[in-house]
Amino acid sequence: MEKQYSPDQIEQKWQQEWEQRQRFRVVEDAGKEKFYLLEMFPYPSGRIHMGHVRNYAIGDVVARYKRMRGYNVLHPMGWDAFGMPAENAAIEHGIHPAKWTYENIASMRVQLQRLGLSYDWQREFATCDPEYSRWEQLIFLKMLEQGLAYKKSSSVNWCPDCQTVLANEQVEEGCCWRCHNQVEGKELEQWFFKITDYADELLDWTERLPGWPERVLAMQRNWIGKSYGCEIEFPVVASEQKIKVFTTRPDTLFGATFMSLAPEHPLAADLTTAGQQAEVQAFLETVAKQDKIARTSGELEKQGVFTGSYSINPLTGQQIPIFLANFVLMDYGTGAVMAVPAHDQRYFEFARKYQLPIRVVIQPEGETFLPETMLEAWVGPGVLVNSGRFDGLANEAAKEKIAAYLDERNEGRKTVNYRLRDWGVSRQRYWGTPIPVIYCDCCGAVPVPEQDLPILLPEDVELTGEGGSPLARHQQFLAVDCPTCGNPARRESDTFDTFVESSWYFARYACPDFENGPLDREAVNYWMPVDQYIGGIEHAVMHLLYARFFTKVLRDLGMLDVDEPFTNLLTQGMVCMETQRCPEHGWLYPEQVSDGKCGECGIAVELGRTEKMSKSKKNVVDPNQLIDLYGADTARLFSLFAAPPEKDLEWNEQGVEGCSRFIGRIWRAVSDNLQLIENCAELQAVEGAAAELHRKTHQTIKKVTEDIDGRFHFNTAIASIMELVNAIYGFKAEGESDAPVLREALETVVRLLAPFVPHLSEELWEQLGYADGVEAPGWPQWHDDALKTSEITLVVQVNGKVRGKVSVATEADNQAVEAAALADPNVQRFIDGKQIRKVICVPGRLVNIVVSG
RNA sequence: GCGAGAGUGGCGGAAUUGGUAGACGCGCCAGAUUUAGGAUCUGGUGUCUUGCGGCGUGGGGGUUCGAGUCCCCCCUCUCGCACCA
Repeated sequence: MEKQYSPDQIEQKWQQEWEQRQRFRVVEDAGKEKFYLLEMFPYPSGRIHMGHVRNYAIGDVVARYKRMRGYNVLHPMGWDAFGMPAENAAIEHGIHPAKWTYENIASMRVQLQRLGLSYDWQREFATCDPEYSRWEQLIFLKMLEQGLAYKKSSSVNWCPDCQTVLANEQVEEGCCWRCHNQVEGKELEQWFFKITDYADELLDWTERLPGWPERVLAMQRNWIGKSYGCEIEFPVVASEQKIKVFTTRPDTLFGATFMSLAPEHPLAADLTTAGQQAEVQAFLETVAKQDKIARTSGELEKQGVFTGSYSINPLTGQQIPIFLANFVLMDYGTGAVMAVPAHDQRYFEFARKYQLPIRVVIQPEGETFLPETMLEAWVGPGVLVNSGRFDGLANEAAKEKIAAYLDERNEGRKTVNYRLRDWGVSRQRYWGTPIPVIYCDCCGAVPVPEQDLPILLPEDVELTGEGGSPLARHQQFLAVDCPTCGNPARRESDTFDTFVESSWYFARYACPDFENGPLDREAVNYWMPVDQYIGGIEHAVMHLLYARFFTKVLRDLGMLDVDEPFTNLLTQGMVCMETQRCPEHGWLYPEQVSDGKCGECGIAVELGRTEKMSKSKKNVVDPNQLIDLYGADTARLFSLFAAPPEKDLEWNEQGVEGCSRFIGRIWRAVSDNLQLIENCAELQAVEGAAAELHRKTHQTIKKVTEDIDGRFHFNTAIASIMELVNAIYGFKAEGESDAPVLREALETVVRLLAPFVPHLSEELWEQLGYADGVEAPGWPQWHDDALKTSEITLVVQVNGKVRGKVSVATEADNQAVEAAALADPNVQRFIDGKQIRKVICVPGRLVNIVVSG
């Protein structure tokens, strides 16, 4: 056996071995319990980063562990391949998005394979593959049939220069992230998925996902934003019109002294009187300049304008002025709000600013609010006043009573409102899944017939980044005959939001080659749901909510049989690193710094704060270079050892060195002892130091098993293996009988490490004389017998402070333990001359002697 | 403002059920080996007194024989949501 550990050779050797033997290939097997482990698939940017290394290292530990435990483990990998970077590459470098994407996939696959991850590569696919698009388009057609996909006009962020819609995160301070021109609101016809139909179910299930982190569930609940309230109709004075408002506080209806509408409200123009025309117009222009982001930022000054019209408070009969207000949102509730200044801070401020009346209708016990002297709105509970027949009711009870009263008179009704909006999926992009619809002048929007799927993207496109979607200008693509009437018609040129692809890929992994539909129900029923999903917290809402929604849709379309896609979710923390900055040259890459000085000018660098690795701050480590230097096993080991998975991981070169040293230490432990243990006898009863090592070995198996299984505390699992290795170094084998114990300890280290550093484990396992691979004998099992000791050491406290330690027989009763504790010389010093009040014995732990005087 | 989480040595982090705080690793110190450095091996390393011992888990209070852990108040930080009617 080589004295020197050389990761390069070993890692290549075993990666080839795994591939040749198709070690990680799986098929459905009814006789075996399945385990579906999935990490969020990557966008093929071309280069993996440390976040990927961490994500996939964590996943691989679980996959390999479960496989060793005898599960039939599905562990697939693929590519979230549609998206803007491919189009940007096309615009900047003239390379076709498909070529760019598939080349990136090829090079990223090699990089992932270098990490030695146990994927079933047979199942790999990219979401831009025509076969994937085909089934996604079919799912859309089925949703269209069910009314779950529909078209409507909606306001979007529009860059007039780029002629395209921008996602909220692509708008920076009101300007386009690419051309830096002002973004506008624009009404566009867009396709939507009716996620709101599933709002209640999505919400209810957040209470039934115990395997998810509470904060992710909280974010989703918050996002769905269900609130109970009342819809109330306010008649407009001298008009047949009625304005519908939504409120969660029908109990304050008597306090509504004015009304405010969103500037976009459809009635806004009708309600504006001739005299207010100019003022309203000026206000609308001001609002138009405030983009969507700023409108909802909360920092915007509250502004409004009187329309000149009045409506009638249905309960007081009073005429109340109607305002337009910049902070009222058209897409929440009804776009109109009854304003109760006494009990809502926003309208309190608004009323003070525009000198509108304030009417107190809720009075808490022991206080008397007067509109003139109130400093802020009272939003707490209380008893109704100034509310006619409802006076004296507790406000919670009044909510019910007033709602019932309105319902009776047909002026309002109880409703439920959601913050969640339907999911707009249209994108004016080239590099996405074409939406399979045809527009005909006679027949309207006609679904593409199933047999014509997939609608493929035309390859001969010119991507310039200007003039809108290239598909909208591509005549051959657009020109099509109507499937219904045969007349010339036009193809839909929008493509899907890329979140659509990632909403069902996990199910497709169960049957990646299935040709008769999106999903092979039998295979999907075997593998789904995903038992453990692992990925970044940044997907807490969008991706995870859309995937849950899609799963329910697919269930209702009869394509699969589960309610939820992911039973357990692990959200791993970010990979962070210290930033370094030269006063002359700005941010510096770690390799540009030597001895704390800038490599360019020699000036001492300033150490910045530790933050998420990013190219802009140059605090990045390239996984490829890391593997070149230390090997994949070291890279994996450090990613797992430096922090528990949910926490942020601070990258640290010296920590990597430490892991590399540990691997070298294991290597030497085996190579130095190989001769001694090569042909040793079976393990017999042992005593002394050998018994201790034997016990330590079994303690470690127990600890590592418990740390990995369910707890995902890989850092402590590794720490305990390090302890066992330290014990091996401290063990001096004497004579024949010690060799089997040493062998057991070394074999255990190698087997326990298999999920973490698989190449090293495989190599050492082979060196130890086994031919079938380190996973073959399964996960090591500890023996309870081996954990037992004849004596244990107990801590003796006097008044809660440690004053001594005593050794007692394991089975000693409390009396014996107490006697031993009291006999300890140091303990006696502290109890001498004092009265013993109480002695507490905690079996196996400690003795506490309580004294006084 | 609302919601979630965190605060422990010089650093990353342990302490799973209220029971020896600081496992393991990094760094640092010493010794062995070596011509030297590196690598390796061994030992030490919270802090104050360097005796016994005192203090110590963001701060203050409480429950308990015993609190990093439970309860109350406060401070700081991170993340998410936020004019949501």
